[in-house]
Amino acid sequence: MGKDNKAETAITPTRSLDYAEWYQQVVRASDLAENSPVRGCMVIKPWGYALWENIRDVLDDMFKETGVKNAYFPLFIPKRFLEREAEHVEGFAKECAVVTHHRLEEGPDGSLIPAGVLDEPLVVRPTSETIIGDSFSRWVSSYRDLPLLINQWCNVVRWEMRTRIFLRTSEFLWQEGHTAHAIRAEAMDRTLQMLDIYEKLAQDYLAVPVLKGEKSASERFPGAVNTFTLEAMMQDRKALQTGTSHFLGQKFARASEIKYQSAEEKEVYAWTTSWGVSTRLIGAIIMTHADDNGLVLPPMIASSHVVLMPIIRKPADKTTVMDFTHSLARELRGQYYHDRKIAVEIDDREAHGGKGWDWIKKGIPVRVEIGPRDIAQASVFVGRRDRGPREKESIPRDQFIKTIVRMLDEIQKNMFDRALVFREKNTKQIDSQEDFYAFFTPKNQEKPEIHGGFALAHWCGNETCEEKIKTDLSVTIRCILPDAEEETGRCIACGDKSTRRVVFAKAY
RNA sequence: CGGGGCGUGGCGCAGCCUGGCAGCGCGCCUGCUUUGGGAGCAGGAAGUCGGAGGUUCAAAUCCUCUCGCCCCGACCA
Repeated sequence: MGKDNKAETAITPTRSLDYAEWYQQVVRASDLAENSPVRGCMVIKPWGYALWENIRDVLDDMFKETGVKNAYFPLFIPKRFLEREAEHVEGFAKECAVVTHHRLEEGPDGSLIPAGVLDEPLVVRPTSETIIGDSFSRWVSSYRDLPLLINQWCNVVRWEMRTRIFLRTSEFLWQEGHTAHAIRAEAMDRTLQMLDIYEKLAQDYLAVPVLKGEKSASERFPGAVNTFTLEAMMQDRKALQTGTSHFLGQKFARASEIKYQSAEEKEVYAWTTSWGVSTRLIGAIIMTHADDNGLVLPPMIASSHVVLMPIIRKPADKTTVMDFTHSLARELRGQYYHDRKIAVEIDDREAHGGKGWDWIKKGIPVRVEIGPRDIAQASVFVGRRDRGPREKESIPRDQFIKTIVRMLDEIQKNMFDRALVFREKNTKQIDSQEDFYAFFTPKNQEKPEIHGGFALAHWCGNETCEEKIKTDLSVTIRCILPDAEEETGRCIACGDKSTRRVVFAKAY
């Protein structure tokens, strides 16, 4: 096949042709992860895990700056712990994996059979409020023990009916922060403070613009008093929840007996919070930035920043080209891109032009081709992932080294700006029910095209209206914006008086 | 869990209707030729056709069951 017949895009199908399939192909082509033999679970490959490590490092620093300490709690939670908070049970019971045995014995046909029955079944943590609460109940006895600010990095298991790599897997990696406070307002401040940290992570590091707001009652975390959320718009215009922070009031404190003696010598319950982000963020990066040529990584958390691709025309050139390449790598690696050393890959495979596409698909921010001609004029040939695959330019070597940090910053900014423009273009104020329904109804029912977006519409606050919209259109309230202007209008569902708009969208 | 679609070398697919040697493109390996960019030629490795059972002289193909993936629905942090 001649190169003229090659597909125009590195990923097939394209986003507009089949978004769900495109997503899977990007995950595969970029070498981030793969499905595992275990239903609903994923294997995160090095290129993908590096993203998680970078996200983790950034967040971990930000947490610690606010006084949070890391700890680790068990994977297994006694069933009775989970039973302590009624709403919590209701929310999670259906998706719990339960360990009932502790030993395997060889059966008659040689296969292994679970043998020792546990006295009390153990639940594989779907979240750790209850078991951390148990510890907190012992750690807190005086108001002087508060606030207690704890985080853990771990995996959790939620037995999902429908899974999607990175977006909803049965097992995923996350961090869960848990705090206990003597004063209600302080707990609420902490809840919002952590949401701000997530917002900073999403916008400044992942280049994912987010809306920050509160969940309606029906979308709340099971057992929470208030749930706050970050909502991002993916390229199919659906919303993805990219982080949550919960004000738990005293509900979990009562369930777990987290109480202490106040300065007034009274026995009182603590106020608690919990907050988390997960490997789902990687899904958000993919669906916000990736294009029909594959992944596009924001430099701030990219698995690696630059790939150097030596082009060796004649065996005689090899030493010169490789020396040039290694010295360039050395100088780049000696620099910092914000708090991280610039990470450089050297790809010296003999693959002609083909390897350039491999790196485009993997989403590396900057590709550098180094051939004898470049070396002769002390320059490098540079391609950026925020531009077209063939839009490459020759840059003097010294200038490249001097400006690499600025170039990465530019890419980072372009990615954020592009995503923001996309969200704004697909966010509409909608006032009539007719327009609202039209907005969320695909023209082709058989094979729905990408449609809809975020609708800013009035809601009276009534749950039955929320329910009706959900039943009719699969559209939910993503969040209630705290800083939304007071504005008189009519509820999009029932027409009753409303004082504010909320964000409606289809969601993952 | 309900409805629909799909499982054939690493990836993408044809073959199935009408049973008869398991194929194609990309990728991979070897050699030669190339070399400013998804290289060309030649050779090669790799598949118990998702799994189990059945029908048949013969099953990727027909039948039954089962597992997985995708879409829609239900549900969901």
